[in-house]
Amino acid sequence: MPGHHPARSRRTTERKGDVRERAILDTCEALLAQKGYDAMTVGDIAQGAGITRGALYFYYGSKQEVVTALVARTVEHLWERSRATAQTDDPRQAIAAAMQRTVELWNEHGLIMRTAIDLSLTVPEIGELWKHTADLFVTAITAVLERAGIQAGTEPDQASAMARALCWMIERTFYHASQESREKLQEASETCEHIWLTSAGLTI
Amino acid sequence: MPGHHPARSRRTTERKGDVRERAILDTCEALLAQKGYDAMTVGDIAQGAGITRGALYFYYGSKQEVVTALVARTVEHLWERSRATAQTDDPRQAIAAAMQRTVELWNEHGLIMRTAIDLSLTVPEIGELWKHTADLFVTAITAVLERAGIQAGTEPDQASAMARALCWMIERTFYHASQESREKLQEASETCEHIWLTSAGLTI
DNA sequence: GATAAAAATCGACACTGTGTAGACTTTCTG
DNA sequence: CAGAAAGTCTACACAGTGTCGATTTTTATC
Repeated sequence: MPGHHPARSRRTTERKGDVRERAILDTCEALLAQKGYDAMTVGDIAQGAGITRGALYFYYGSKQEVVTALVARTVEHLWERSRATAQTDDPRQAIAAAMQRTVELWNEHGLIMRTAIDLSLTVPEIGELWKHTADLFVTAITAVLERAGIQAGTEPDQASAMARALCWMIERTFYHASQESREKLQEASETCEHIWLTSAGLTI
Repeated sequence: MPGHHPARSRRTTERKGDVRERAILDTCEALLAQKGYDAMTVGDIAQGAGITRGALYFYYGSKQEVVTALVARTVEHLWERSRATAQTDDPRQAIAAAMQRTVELWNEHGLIMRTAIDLSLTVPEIGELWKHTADLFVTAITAVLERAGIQAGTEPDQASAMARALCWMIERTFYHASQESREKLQEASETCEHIWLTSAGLTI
């Protein structure tokens, strides 16, 4: 978290280490795409970032910490975008907008989102990050369902529980589709939107 | 795959190795529950099965192979049960029956099913097994949707695509719920059932 | 029930990847 | 420009994996 002193930070010199840190995360992301988490070794990351393993351990305590930082970086991006979403009163529009945004997120960050999901079990910190992200979605979906007339509450046929199930549906469907192609992602989005609409009682 | 010779296998002596093989898989399952995949070492499994690492490698070539065999054993169980399910003409009944069966499967085999899902990425063989299992579900859901009057086809609002999304919804929802408790699993089931029903146009 | 082939087991070894330690060099800062 | 902080490196100790050849146990057969 840089930039602590709001006053007195004329240009914030940008340490050499900050550049390296970014290089490490960038390399990690590239390797994740190339060979996947398991095959990727700490040595690989260091080499890609132009340093030795020893030096890398100055920045991060382990491979898991590197990936956690990478996920955190991406996930913060998601949260920002989530906050900056325009609110609509018409549920149909809200749903369409949300799905559109979701497609964009998965197009841009699919790799990291899949990685986060995969490692949620293994790496508790990543699990927390993703859980928080999912909660944002669930909250948003719940709000839309309620505005569409679904009764609020946590019973199986009430908004909260339904939102959770719909969230998992979207997560998993996009997870798989994003491994295939942009077209599949678009199709997946339309299917999810359709199910969301009918669940909200907004049959066409 | 034992029992090749339908004729001439009076009692099928049951080699010592068959017992060991089972012991290995049983131990593996127990350890998976205790410490999880990553923390579980080949040495642990061997020790639990009462042999040394060296001996274990006589049976399985790697930790992944052991777990793959374990998943295969469980998944075959699922397929069997899947085949043995009574067919109903009433979609509502079919959905209720399917969800009931799914709850039972996750209650009994949740650990292994979660493991299979987690390792689908990493271990191609497990990925195949799980993909096949999911396909069975998708096919079944598709059939029910069509019988309920949803148009057949792969377009986003047609039976096949919807079935896939619903399948992922159920998978993910049960995945999470089965980590919590039987009660959560039951609630999750009811939520999924409700969404499935409305998606099929069977509003109450 | 003796015996030879097949099945099963073991301990030791080589290898790969991880994480740590201490010495050394570069970069800041007053 | 001197001392501190930040960054880097090489070497090492350690965990776990998978392989090999020697050895023992089981099993089938006469």
